[in-house]
Amino acid sequence: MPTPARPPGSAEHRPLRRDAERNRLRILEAAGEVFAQRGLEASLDEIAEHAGVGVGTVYRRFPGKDELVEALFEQKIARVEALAEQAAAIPDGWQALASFLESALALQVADLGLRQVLLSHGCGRDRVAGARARLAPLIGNLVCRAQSQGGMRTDVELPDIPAILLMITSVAEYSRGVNEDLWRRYLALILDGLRAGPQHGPLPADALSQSQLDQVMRSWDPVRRHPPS
Amino acid sequence: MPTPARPPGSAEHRPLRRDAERNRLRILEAAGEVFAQRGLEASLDEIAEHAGVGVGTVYRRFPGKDELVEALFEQKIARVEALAEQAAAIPDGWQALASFLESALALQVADLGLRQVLLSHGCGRDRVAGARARLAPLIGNLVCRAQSQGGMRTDVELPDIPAILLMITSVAEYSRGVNEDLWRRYLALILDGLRAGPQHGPLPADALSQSQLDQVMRSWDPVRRHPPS
DNA sequence: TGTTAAGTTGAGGACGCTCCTCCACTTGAT
DNA sequence: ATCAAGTGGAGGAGCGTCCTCAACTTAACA
Repeated sequence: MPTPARPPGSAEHRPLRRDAERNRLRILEAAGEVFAQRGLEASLDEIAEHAGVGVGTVYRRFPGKDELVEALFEQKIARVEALAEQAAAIPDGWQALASFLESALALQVADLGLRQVLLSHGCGRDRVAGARARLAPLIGNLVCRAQSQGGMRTDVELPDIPAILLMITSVAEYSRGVNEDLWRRYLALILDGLRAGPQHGPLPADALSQSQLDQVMRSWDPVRRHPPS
Repeated sequence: MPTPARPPGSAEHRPLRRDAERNRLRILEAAGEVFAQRGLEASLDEIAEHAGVGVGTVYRRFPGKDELVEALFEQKIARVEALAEQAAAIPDGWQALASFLESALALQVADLGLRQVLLSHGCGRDRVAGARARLAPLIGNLVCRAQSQGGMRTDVELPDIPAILLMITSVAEYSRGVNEDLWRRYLALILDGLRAGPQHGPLPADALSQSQLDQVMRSWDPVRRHPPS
């Protein structure tokens, strides 16, 4: 029997050969860099080249782009979660939210793929979706606290946050390579608009409901901009 | 002499045959609709089909996409100019700027192509660029007046306006087909941030300079998102 | 009405891109 | 030394765009 018996229910694979493991890591690292710079529309061929590895090797290790995305971005979203938790420790609710937005945006601005993964349902199906689902209530808490402590106007809602992230990352993408900090300017502007203040009129349109947000994220495909068909 | 003599220096072509002229108009109309819905990345084949005309006919009438874009969008930008002029007639400077932003955005939100043409240098080279150049000082006046009359914070500048348009049109594109008015919510938010007010901190990053804005617009290609190469 | 230049059509070639497979070759583990 | 595991990368399949061209149709004018 060439392959010795494994414990039957065990999900573990036999460990990879050492060179194979080394390549697996190279691919993950390269994918991280390429997805960050070019977004999720990068082809696996591109990642292979950047990793100094043949395309075949990439496909042997990862059945498709989704698996690669899952493997990479679950932890990246976890890093955003960590930022939300750190922010939760700040006593002033407004400060906490503002600081979360800034740090989360700094990550997304440096990583086009992270932005796409957070704003659409397109790519990583299960684990990434789970990570996103864990993140949402953390942000919800930050919003509630900022409002109940009086620092933030009360007519904004949790689903406004993705929209704000989208707007700011859009400027960042627009001004890439010319002024890397420009987005901070518009974050400050929007934060000034979010501040509790007497002179604010009522907002003229409803925020997205949760199900509308789902729908939008499902149909938003930053990769190929064809209509939902 | 089959073709009767024309005035020698005349740049005018002989008038098109009646069916040809009809088709030319059909093509322009179709292009308007397709560019509005799908953006400038729509192919001429797509426009031909939408016009109910063979591809060849489109290519006979318009050497390339650029000519079509020029023919269409010069007048569309002129319509935005008209909005700026109407706004200039409003006595209150803040009201004037706010009303211009809202009406200009309403056009851009309904027309993906207009948005792209206003925010990039990619497609229509000459006439469109001219129209854009005519528009800029009109907006500059609105901004100056809003500030000098005290309605608007003084640390924003003319080049912030394109960035704001970009942000808002990005949300609008994101939420297309789900909540057509959502962008108004974020316009209101940003306008609240632009209002003159004592509690605003200084903005943490410089606006783009004119030449930086040029550079950004030149390299932003909403059509094919390949890096500037 | 006949003649003819202007106009139209849409299949299809050239090109470029991505996904992914396959098999001759190399390498690590035993 | 053996050989299963791993590798590379040319290349096929598929798609989408741009654009041409030769056969056909039609408006204009005598």
